[in-house]
Amino acid sequence: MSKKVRVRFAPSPTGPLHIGGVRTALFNYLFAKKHGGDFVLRIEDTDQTRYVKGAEEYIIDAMNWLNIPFDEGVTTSLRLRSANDKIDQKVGNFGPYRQSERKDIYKQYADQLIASGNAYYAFDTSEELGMLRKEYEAEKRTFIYNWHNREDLNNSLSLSSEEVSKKLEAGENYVIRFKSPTNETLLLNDIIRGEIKIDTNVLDDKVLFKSDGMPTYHLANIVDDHLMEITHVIRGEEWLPSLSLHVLLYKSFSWEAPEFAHLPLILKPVGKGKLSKRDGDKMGFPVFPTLWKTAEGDAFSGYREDGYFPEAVVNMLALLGWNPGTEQEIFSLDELVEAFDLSRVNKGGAKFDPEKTKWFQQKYMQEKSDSELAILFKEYLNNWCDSDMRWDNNEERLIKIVSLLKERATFVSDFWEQGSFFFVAPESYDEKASKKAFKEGTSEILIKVIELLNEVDDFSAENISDKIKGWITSQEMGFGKVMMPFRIALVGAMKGPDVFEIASVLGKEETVERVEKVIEFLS
RNA sequence: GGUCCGUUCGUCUAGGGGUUAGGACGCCAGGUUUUCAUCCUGGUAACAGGGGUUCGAUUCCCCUACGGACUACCA
Repeated sequence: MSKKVRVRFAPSPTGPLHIGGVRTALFNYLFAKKHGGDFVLRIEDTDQTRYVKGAEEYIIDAMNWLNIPFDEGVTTSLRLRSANDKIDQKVGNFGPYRQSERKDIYKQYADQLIASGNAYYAFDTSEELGMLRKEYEAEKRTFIYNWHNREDLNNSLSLSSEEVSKKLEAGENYVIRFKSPTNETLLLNDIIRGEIKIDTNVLDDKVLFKSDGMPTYHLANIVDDHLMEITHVIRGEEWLPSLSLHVLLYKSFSWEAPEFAHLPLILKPVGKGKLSKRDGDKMGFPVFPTLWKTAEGDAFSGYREDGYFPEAVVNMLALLGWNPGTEQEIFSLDELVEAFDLSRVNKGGAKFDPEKTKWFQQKYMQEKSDSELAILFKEYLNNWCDSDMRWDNNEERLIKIVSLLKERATFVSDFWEQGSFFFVAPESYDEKASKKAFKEGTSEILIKVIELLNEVDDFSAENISDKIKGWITSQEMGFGKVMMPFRIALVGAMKGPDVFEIASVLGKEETVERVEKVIEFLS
């Protein structure tokens, strides 16, 4: 029997998760669930200097909003479990899940590597190395800390063992570097990219253990993935150059390496380079799932705040760099799980398209039920509109309004943009439309309309329609002559749903009032 | 600079030795709706370039160009 699939999402809490990170998490989740495996959240906070307060909570909150649940993850001091209990914690034998809390684990593995001759102490300071790099650069040479110069540098390979012991005893700062092998050709395998050949002579001796007592990403990552029994590492393409180091590390420990899949990058919509938060600012679309406030007080609104549904965001992200091989584009999370296959992930980076995202959102908007939308709209009204506009506690009426507006809405906020006239009478009339609609005799026609409206008992759209259309037909005049001014009276412009539906929702009194206002305006 | 990864309509992509190179977004046009939007129908538009291999290459190989990532005691 093959091993149980276990994957992890391992962000570092240095800022908000952006959509590239969300996609990485999503693909991990889809892969895990497709294979009946576990999806683990591990926090990689080995760099104390880059730690950003709130970032960890942000990640969890964002994943909760997106409805992408973890099976395992950080557990202490966190409201991991939100009210809706999206994250089902299963504290296994693999915790803690925050690397800063695993500090003690890493040193012994670094020592093990030294003992086996796969790593060595290095005493060079950052300043010294910085100088060397500059010198090399001046000579147009590339500085690499590896076989070609390690014997000349300040480390346990060049120093005598007495000197090394002395330095260590004296408490001199040191790092532990990996001793990369020479004259080997590595054959690496990536699920998405296939075989990759690497000459070990071009590799550098990466720092595995820092002078502050913390491991670097490379060491911590390999140790944790091994200890947590991770079977598949699915991560961004930026890690591809580190793959050889990681594979070598597994080899040095005599551990079985997981399989690797490196995801293509998400690029800027226009121009060059990968997507950054600046792009969102500039082009007016979010790059973060939810609102992010910096310590300096800057705020970046997220997909949630901009009115996107999490399903739409997930669907859009799933199809960025992956496709099912069919022409289906709309997928629920479960359908994605069913269809997902790493071998169908693309190799090339994908430019992000905000327009397509809107299209997904619009599709999901049309799928929602009227009653569900009515609740969301009510929340919107309560949050954004003056208290005197909160008149509508009439659920049924709100549902009706939403049903009339839905097909022209992409966001919940559009219900207001497109239908504020349901709540407030128009204060002015669209100039262009008025010019077309208000002609000689319009007042007389509207006076007749009021008369007709008053004759309608049950003020349903159908009854109003029958009454007015019947009259128009009997007069043998153009529909527009009546309908256009009538619409402008109710809406203020030539837009919106069926006029009779609008009139019915407004009620007889309000409808008549608005028509009277036009008559007054015309006189 | 070095190493690695990539390149099909403007964008996301399907495809694969012989196809009218398919779909979606966007855009344009027509139709429905006496409004707007939706919806429907149609249109626009692509194999980066050059060499091979082959009867035949967009597909396989090589080179070039372009794009990207990495090149920290960051992840």
